[in-house]
Amino acid sequence: MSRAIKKSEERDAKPRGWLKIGEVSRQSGIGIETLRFYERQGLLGSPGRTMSGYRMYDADVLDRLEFIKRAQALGFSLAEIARIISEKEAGQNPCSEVREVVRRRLNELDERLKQLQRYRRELAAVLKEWDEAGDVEGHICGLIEGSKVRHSSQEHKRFKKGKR
Amino acid sequence: MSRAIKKSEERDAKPRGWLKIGEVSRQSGIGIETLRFYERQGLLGSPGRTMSGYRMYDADVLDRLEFIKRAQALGFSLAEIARIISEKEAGQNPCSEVREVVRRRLNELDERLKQLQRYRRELAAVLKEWDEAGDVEGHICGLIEGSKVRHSSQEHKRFKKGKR
DNA sequence: CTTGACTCTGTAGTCGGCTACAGGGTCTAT
DNA sequence: ATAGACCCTGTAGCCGACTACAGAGTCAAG
Repeated sequence: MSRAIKKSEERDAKPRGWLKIGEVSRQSGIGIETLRFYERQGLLGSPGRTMSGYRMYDADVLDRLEFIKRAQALGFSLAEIARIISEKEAGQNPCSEVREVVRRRLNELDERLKQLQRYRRELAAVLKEWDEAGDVEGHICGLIEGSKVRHSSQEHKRFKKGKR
Repeated sequence: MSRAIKKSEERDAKPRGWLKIGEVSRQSGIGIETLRFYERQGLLGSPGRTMSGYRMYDADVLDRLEFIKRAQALGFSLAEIARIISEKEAGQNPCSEVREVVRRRLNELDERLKQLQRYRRELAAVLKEWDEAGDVEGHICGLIEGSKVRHSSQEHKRFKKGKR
């Protein structure tokens, strides 16, 4: 997976192992705009700069990006990832926090699955009911107006905390 | 369109079934701002106006709002609801369209449930693995860095069509 | 006449995670 | 010298369904 190092890069700024943003993007599969966005979100710290202002990344940024991808895959938000990284950089071990987040996600997910399954049953029931009914006249569509669906079904949406 | 409504709307309003927006909001449980938003989205048509510009709704707007709530509970987007309403107003019967949307929702939902269940299994497996591991050192948190989670788990997010 | 409840329009903010410019500057190969 | 690839900052847009003003006008009661 090692790329050919052009001599231009060898003599630029620092010795090898320093990557410009485009190279980081290629190697990580994460878009340039996204990398800059992550930086603004506090996920990448402040990379070094050449004299002309170009970002020069140490190769270990790739590990960091890999970490971010994995954490995202586990359901971590960027804000959570940022917190974990900054804890680590403050010298703490973030593992218990990490465990906590995943545990919380799992509980939320179970809750969510229950809601969606309830919702699925309702949808399926409604469809079955409709298949036996044919078109029903109404103000707009009698099928909807007459269906037994509960308003509480709104639950199938945003189950984040707060609001309403 | 609507007859001129002069002073003493209050007395007109109640017996004749004309409602100001605040009254509609109270009776439907939908916020005033949201009612105006729905109007902009083409869900409510253009209500009559008093000479001073106040919206005056016919009582049947409440049925319309009830319809919107039910349709939302069934998973319809506001755009879909708007289309269905305009079809009806163009003289067509939107019921088959309605059936189609629900059928589509159900299929999407099944797909989604599969993804989330896969994701749930992964999360649970990861957590179990971690409980046996204790804290693991790493660049940030070895638990994440060493976990067997697949990047494809990103699937648990946005399953809308298109992109990426 | 004043108060206070109500309404109007128009615009912008929210949430998350990007993505897309515009309008520059820098670097490298020919 | 110049083309073209690359990089910079800063800002705005996207998705959906709201929600929140600001600043102005309206209306009935006391």
